Amino acid sequence: MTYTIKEVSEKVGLSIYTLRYYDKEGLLPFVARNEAGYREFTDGDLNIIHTICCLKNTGMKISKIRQYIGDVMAGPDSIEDRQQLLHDHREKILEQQRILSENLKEIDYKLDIYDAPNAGDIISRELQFAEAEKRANALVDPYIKTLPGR
Amino acid sequence: MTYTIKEVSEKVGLSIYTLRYYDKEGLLPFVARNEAGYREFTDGDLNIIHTICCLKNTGMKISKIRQYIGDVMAGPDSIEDRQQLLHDHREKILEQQRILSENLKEIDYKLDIYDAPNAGDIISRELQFAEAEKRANALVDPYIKTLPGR
DNA sequence: CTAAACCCTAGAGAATACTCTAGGGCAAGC
DNA sequence: GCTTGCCCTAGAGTATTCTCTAGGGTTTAG
Repeated sequence: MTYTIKEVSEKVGLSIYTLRYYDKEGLLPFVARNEAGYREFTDGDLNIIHTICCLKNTGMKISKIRQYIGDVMAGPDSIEDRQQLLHDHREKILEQQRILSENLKEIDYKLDIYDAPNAGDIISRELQFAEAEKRANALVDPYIKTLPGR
Repeated sequence: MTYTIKEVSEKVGLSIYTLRYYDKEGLLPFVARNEAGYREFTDGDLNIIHTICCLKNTGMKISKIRQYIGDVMAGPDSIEDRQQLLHDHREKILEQQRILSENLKEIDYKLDIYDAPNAGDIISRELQFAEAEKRANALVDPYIKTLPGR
């Protein structure tokens, strides 16, 4: 049982274009071709592609994924290299998680203000501070003036 | 008290190039200029730039950040728009977090294998499976053969 | 046998976010 | 006044990851 590129595209959620691009970039050296030159994907191939997606989804660059796949193709001799590569990548994921949750906190802080019942007052005050600071430094006030409704 | 672009660069961790690029892209309309055309950053400006970094660090595109900044410049009338924008972005961050931890699980699963004392055996068996599958489908075996050491 | 639906490659194009260069002005210390 | 180190703009160049087009074979259903 093998799959066509279209079937794989639907299974893994990558466009046919992307799959061919990945192949061109050396990410799919394990995919065999039939007599007509068509790619034939096995279930084992799908497993590796799944791993490629994991690495991609966590921000690994194509060139690094190619390196990992190269290791996989090389067989058991490359286990240490793969181990190292994945451990390093794991650290990068943890770092990404740290950055995301840290920045999320700040965004939540801003949302608390916007969601407050007196958001208008708070924001108006902030704006007045900013304008006062510009004036204090003899700078142009860049904020948009709305005419007072009468 | 105002800051030069170099000082801001050091404070916020963006290169001078990037700051100028952001200005060109409309992310810093609040930064005033002195008589010579030099940018003069206030502390309030630094606060907004900090927010820009939060949005950028969590994957927001420049064009979207520009929209948010446009709202900020418009004053309190735009609070609902900012609220909406940040709430939507918040959801995207949660989604990113979900994707990261899901994929991290899979990578940890692979690392468990590579870190196991019998990793060599497991990997060899996987490889044999993959090769058998290729043979079963009358496909070329793409895996690298190492000569048996004698 | 023919049309529709696939498959292929090579290479151009696009989107995003920088990064740098060229050419020139300004400011501070000696 | 001159050098050094900043500052400016405009625009070219780079890196990455797709995405699509052109041109051409293959497969399948009727």
